[in-house]
Amino acid sequence: MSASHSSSSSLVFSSHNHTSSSMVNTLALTPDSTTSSPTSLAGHMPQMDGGPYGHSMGGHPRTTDSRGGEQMMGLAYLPYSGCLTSTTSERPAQHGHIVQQEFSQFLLPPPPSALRQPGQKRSLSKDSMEYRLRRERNNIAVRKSRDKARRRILLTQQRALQLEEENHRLQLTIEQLSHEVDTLRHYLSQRHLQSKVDDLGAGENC
Amino acid sequence: MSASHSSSSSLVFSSHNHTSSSMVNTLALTPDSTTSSPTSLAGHMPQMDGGPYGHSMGGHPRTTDSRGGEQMMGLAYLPYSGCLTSTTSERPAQHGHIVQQEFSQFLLPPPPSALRQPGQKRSLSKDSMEYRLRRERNNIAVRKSRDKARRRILLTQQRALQLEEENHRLQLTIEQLSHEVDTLRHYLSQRHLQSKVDDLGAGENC
DNA sequence: GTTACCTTGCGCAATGTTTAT
DNA sequence: AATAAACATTGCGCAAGGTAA
Repeated sequence: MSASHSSSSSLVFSSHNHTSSSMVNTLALTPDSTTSSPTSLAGHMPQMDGGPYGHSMGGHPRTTDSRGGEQMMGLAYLPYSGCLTSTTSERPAQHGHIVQQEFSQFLLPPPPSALRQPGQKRSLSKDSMEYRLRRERNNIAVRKSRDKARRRILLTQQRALQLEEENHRLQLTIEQLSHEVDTLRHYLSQRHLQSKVDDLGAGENC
Repeated sequence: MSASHSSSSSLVFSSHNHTSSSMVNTLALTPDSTTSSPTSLAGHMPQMDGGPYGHSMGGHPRTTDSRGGEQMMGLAYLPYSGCLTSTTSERPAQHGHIVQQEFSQFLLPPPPSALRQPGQKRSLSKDSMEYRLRRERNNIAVRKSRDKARRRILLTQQRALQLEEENHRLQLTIEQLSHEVDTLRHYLSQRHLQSKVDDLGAGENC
């Protein structure tokens, strides 16, 4: 639960810069400590949980823009808060989040011709509108993706808990049934003996 | 084992400072064991140079980040070794490892306000060594924390799968037992009738 | 080849928690 | 009990893949 994030980073158009180096590190995750379990599914879980995950059902979730994906609960990635018509319309800053960039006006109608001028195709200067647009879109995508991941994780946890509970119930049921079987068996064996005794008695009697 | 290789460089206040540009971290550290994975690595550097000055914001000259890519498999979030001189009374760095940071710019007499003066402890200029140290330590902590989180998630997923399996097994067991109970009951009822018949027969007989 | 979106690891900064002093 | 330093978490944006249309 963090709180307002009044980051001072400001970031008004490029400041951040931070030069992150990006050295891609390769997901290490040693088997080492903790659970020596098989871990066979290390990489990705093919299915598991499924949850909100696509798998389509008919079509690709994506279809240009997708966006129709999950829309339950409050999702707040979207740069605009509602009325997109007017110029400014930044995301409502869910948590303070002062960042607000004022290039917002560019977000909506991307004049095709304006983007990327003929001369500089592959440069993508950080000052370019194109760059800013890409960044902003990616930021939205990132927020969305993480939200999804969070939900998925939560779901998995809940599922695990549920399963644990059910497991417990099943165990109890099994105990009960086992006990019942024992009782019946015992009873039956008694009956069996009784019958024999009866038979014997009958034979003797007559 | 593990961990060992690599020099214990630690904050090499590098002389070669590329302040302007490219840090390309030449893949030091062989990924060696485990996880082939991505291999993406380096090739591109986040062109930081374009920006420091050009960008409005008066921005701080964005100290280049640099950093060697540490992090090999397992847990190895540990960068510098301990000789961080002066300034802060840092703990003698328990673990020393790679990472060479180049704080070149700090060597120069930074902005007058950079060094925190007795009066204002809370400044922490981005150029200060103190700042850099804090950041680096935090980065390590972050990597560690995320690694932990990843492991936890994975574990939860595995647990859920296991539980699901076990659940299935239990269900089968229950079915079996139920069936058995039914059979026994049926058998018993037959026996019961038989007994009655026997009793009747016996009564009639004598 | 191009474009748009999705994922993922990273560093930053704010915030939380633990641990010494 | 009060503090400060150290470490842990978390949301965020960036950049580098990856994938599909």
